[in-house]
Amino acid sequence: MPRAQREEQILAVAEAVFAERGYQATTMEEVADRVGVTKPLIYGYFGSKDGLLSACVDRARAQLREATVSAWDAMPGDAPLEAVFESGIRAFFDFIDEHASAFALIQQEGAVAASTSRDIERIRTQQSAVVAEALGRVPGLTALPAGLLEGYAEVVIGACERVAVWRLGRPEVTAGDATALVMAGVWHGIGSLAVNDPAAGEPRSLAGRVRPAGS
Amino acid sequence: MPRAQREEQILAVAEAVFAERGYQATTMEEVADRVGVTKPLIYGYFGSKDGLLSACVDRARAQLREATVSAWDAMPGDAPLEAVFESGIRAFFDFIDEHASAFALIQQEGAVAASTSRDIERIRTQQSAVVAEALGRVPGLTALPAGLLEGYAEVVIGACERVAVWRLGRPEVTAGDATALVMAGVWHGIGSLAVNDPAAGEPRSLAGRVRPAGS
DNA sequence: AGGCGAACTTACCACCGGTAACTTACCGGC
DNA sequence: GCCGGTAAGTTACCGGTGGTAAGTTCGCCT
Repeated sequence: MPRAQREEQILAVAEAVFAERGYQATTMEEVADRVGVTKPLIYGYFGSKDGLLSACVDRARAQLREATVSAWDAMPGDAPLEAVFESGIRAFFDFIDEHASAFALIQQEGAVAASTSRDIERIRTQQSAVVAEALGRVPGLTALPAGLLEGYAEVVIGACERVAVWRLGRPEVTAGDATALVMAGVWHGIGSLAVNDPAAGEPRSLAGRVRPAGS
Repeated sequence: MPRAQREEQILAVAEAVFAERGYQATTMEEVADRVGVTKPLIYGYFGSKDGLLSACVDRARAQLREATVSAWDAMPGDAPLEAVFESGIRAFFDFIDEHASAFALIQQEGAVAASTSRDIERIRTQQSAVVAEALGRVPGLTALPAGLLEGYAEVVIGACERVAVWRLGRPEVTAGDATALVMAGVWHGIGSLAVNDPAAGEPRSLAGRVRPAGS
């Protein structure tokens, strides 16, 4: 089998095993067995266990970037900012639903050596850059320095990631619910919910859009 | 040396080593050597490498909870909600500045087996509960179901944690800057920045409060 | 043909998490 | 005072896993 094809096959298997067992509990032997080859071949291609995870992460990163950016690009140019923003967040949650094992890789961060950890961190800085760019086009934010936009972007992806993890144990929370939650939190702001007395109207009409966990 | 004292000593050393090297690269031998004992003693006390990390995390969790809750309790009862909220977030960032190695433990999450991972996850659910309780007292949010409050809490914690990690590589961003950033993001909402034309006044007066990364 | 490189394997090492068995020292009761 | 039990701590070891060296097969190009 040619190298490129074998590499792709190994990556697919490795992603599944890493997601299933976690980094530490994954043995190179198991990955090799599932692929149908032996350990040294994988070492020849990826160098080390860390290198294998790193390659998996690279693949997942490319996929995630493609998913969110294309969702964002698909919006018509005259769409309201809020809708554009929401579509990107929605794409993030949809991606996780469809690529659960890819998302699981991100949670393996602390497991690996510093070099690979930085690799995983790049998945976030990449998303951060995408979000920061989107924010930079928002009127009222164009004037803000890049460093500050970066900070806002971190807030957004932090919220997204945490909600995504939270959702793992709550199948009743749909991708739409999660999107509404993040939008309510970081776009409208929690404070804006507070100042609106619910007796004076739905606070941003969120209560009906996100189902509580217990129901 | 009595057990309790030895355990405390081991935990302090282990926290430092885990933070310094990461979970995987930390060997029980090194922890034992630095303490001045031998491996089996640590196994007798903590059971396993996972158990040792788990104990470290428990300690860090208790400290973090104490820091944030006490900051929150210290606010006078008639303080504005925004200020109460801000004080808790500020306490979080201050805690991380003072206990960098404790915070580093949280990032080791994926490194360990599922059982210990759940232990680390508890650090977040604990903070989530604190934040959710605070949110529950906010007028306009009291009526929301508990599951939804939880979701908001996740948004807040996710934003805080991500900004905290982001800050690790940016010493010029102070704890106050980080607090302002999170408050602007999740309390006021990014959308509220967008609708305010900067020419018509400072958007929430944030630009002057948070310094850009490059300056 | 022949050889040359890529794909792949067998056999092995070193290190580290974890354990069994033993030694030492303290402490309470007669 | 001495003696039994328990807690603190050690030496010596095992097994598994990441990682490697050397060899083998196979296809392809001249």
